[in-house]
Amino acid sequence: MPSTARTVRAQAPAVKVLPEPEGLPEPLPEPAVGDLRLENVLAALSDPLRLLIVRKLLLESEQFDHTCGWFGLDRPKSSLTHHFKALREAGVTRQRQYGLERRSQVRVTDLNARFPGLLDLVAAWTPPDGT
Amino acid sequence: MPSTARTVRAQAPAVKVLPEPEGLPEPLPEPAVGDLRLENVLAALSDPLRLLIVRKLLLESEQFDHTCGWFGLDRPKSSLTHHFKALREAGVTRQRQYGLERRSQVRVTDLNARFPGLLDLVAAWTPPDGT
DNA sequence: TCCGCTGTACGACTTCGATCGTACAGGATG
DNA sequence: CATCCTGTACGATCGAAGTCGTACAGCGGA
Repeated sequence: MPSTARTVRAQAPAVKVLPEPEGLPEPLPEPAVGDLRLENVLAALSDPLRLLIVRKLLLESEQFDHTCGWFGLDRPKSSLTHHFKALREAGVTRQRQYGLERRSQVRVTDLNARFPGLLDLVAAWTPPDGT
Repeated sequence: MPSTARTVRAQAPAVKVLPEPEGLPEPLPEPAVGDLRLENVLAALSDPLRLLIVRKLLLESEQFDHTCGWFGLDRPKSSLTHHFKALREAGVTRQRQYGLERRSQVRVTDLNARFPGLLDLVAAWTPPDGT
């Protein structure tokens, strides 16, 4: 499946560095920057699994978006969909529909603008044990 | 009720400034600094009422501890006790038993050491409406 | 001493969210 | 076209947490 990621990457040209090269699918419904609420963001980040997801996105590739399979989490797929939706609805991540798959990226700019320092805490976080 | 708050202040001499003048009651059971977990702290802070409590403590008097009546929240007393306990068990606040009342203060030093910047976000937070 | 006031303890109710099983969509491969 | 595989949609279940009513503890004032 990492090979798949590479394949799809080819489909979305490597030109993309975040300046939104116009060819991207529309993001799924998400709160606007001004509508981000600290309590919602904190609630979304209060789950260890979601904390792990966001941290991995931040540390290993904040520049690109990824499918939920990329994370290598051993949970049922339906559980993962649930958590990714929770993150998006809280405004932590942005999701785009690439064909039949849905990729996520952290809304770094928006979050740093509204809650400076918060993502640093997430990046510094360490999982409870060998999750 | 605000008058009551003034009364209680008089009861606890203004000498106390935080350097722990030895005469303080032992804090109620709380997690040690090293045991503070980001996910627990975020969960505790994901509730608007608790966010309001912590913010009020930070902005209006981080030097003193306060009884739950001091906050002027129009909720049943049992609800307030519940939230104060949640904050303490997550490690956000420290509670001491003064006779029959239980006063709270934010663990500013501990939180800044473990999660720098987090309390700034709480202090900058604004309630949803006229709570 | 009796009454009132403030705050905690306990327990019940209810809502929300985490978890997962199953069914379905749709490209990839042969 | 049939099959496989990845990922989403939907719905059920279960446990945790928010909410609150009531009872109780104990100081202060008349």
